[in-house]
Amino acid sequence: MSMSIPGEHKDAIGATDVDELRELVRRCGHKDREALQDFFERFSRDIYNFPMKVFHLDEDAASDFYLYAFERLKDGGRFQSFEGRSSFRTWFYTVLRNLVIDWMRTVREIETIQVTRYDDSGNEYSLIENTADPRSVVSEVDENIIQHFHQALSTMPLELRSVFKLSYIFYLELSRAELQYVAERSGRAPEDVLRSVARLRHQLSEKELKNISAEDKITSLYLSVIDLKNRRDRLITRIATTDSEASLSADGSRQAELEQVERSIRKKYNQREKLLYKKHRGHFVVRTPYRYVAELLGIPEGSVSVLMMRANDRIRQAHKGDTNILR
DNA sequence: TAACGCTGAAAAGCTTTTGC
DNA sequence: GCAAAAGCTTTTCAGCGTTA
Repeated sequence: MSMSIPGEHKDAIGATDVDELRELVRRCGHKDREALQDFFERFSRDIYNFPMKVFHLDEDAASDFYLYAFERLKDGGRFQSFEGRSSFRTWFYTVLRNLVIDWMRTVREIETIQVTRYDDSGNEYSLIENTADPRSVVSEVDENIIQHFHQALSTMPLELRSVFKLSYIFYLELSRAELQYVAERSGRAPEDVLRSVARLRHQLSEKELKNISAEDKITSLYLSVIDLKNRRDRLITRIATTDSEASLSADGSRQAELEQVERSIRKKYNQREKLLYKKHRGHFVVRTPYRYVAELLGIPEGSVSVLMMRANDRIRQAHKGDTNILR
């Protein structure tokens, strides 16, 4: 399969028929070489432009990313994740966003970690291709936490379990017994409770969208800071190597530009720190306000607070060290 | 110069604590 | 378990600076 040059197609996503696109993606998912070639011919410009438009990277970085994305997409595996529930544009930009993040991580590893390593048997291997993806290690830890969490939840009294699940109803499902309990407690029919839960989830999804947007902002700020630091280093080098009389006058404006870049770095760094602090505090978790839980159960908000404290205690005991399992 | 984004103060809303 | 008070967090909005 040959690789086309970015720039041959403009705005391919918007200009292509939806059904035709779905068929093309489906064929790519089945590793159809012709379809993959067609896909890259159509979307090469989108792939190339994406890191510049969204992450404000320069053209050199965009070229490097394009090669990386080509290597990652050419086997067709990623195309199988497109289920057609969202628009092609949404799916494609999500894939590209994740690839940019993967690529940035890879670039950092290349810069900071020895490239060649040896396994337990003494065999040499390449760091990027053969080591476990750090996220898969994290996933194993997450699996473990989730197991403890569900175990703790299943041993809780029905009342605690129901309050806890309603508080995190965006992520959790009520069992038949819990639904029955909520219905009896509030004096409503189970179907009525289910409708309220559906409405609540819809409201909470707005919050989730804001959370996703904030997560994206963290990544975007991080990449902007890297970009600005590179720019700062280039300016410092230029100022340091200035020696002629004519260049000395330009030095003043470079110094002013350098100060401006330094200010921008501090500003973006502080913004990112604030968002990370919020994330660390669990503000990116979609929790049902106690007011709604109290309304659903027909109990005071204070009681919801007390029950939630008890539920959290039980979960903390089940998995010592985790102050909030969903954080 | 308009649009956008950030900041800080005030108001509103939410959660926790306390006393019964 | 409840209600009220206290404390904390979030939202709103005006003013200001930055950017395209």
